[in-house]
Amino acid sequence: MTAMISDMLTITELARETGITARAIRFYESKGLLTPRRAGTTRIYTHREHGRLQLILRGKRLGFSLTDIGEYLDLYDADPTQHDQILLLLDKVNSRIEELKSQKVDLDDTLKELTSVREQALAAMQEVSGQAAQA
Amino acid sequence: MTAMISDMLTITELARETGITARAIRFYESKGLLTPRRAGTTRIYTHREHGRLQLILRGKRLGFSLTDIGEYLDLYDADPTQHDQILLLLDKVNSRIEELKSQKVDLDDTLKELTSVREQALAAMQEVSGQAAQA
DNA sequence: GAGATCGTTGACGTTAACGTAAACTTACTC
DNA sequence: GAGTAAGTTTACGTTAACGTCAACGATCTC
Repeated sequence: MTAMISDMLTITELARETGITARAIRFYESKGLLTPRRAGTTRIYTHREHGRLQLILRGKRLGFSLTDIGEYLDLYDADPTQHDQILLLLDKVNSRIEELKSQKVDLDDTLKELTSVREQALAAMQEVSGQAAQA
Repeated sequence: MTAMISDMLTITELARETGITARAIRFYESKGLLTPRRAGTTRIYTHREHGRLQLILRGKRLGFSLTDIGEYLDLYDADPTQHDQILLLLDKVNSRIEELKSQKVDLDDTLKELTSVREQALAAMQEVSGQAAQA
């Protein structure tokens, strides 16, 4: 099955490009995170879905649940002409920014500690043997 | 049950201080992440376990599995006098540092995007109404 | 000394996030 | 037109990370 327009992908192609399984992609759709068009019964993925999937995967790498990620994706689709919608959007965005900021603190702390552990290990290497160890 | 030495906590006290349930604490122990001493059959938590638990919770906030966190905790306990141990330790520390660094990239990207979404929402607010919106 | 309050150990239940297998169309190929 | 390759749905299985419940022992309290 060759793509007629370069932008259109089948599910296995999308799976290969993103490094996840077709099953996972269908699962994300069942959770409402993806809404591909159909050619008959076959799912068609375009640039939009591909980008969305990247956001989903990044959200997962950051440790968010699929439910969280769903709300996160909604932030991009919110109607910016509705006054109330914007207020709700701002609220969600702000709280998620706070989440990420505190996560960043955790991350920096952990990085510092691990760097310290590494330095101590390197120092111990120097003491035990005369050989130089490369990090 | 009052603590004789200020450093010693019972499981419910530790649970209260950390904001998780006693069940979760026992579960972490069953996974080998905690090894409290016993007063008869009752678990006794000291400063060491308390610190370990904090590391566990931080690992969870960063999206790591308990298995990952277990390996992470081992980094602190590795025997620094054994040459081979140190090499193994360095290897683990380095790979985990790489993990965290790429996670940091994800995090920064997401923060930037959300900030942009927020600015657009604020701009839309300005357009729709004459009122000023505060972030 | 009967109850209430922690603590314990099983054991089973639950939710999230898929994996895996079965049974079936559709499309191409030889 | 029989095979096969890629897609589909439906359904049950699995793992991680606990929650929940039952049954029990030790302590304190009135």
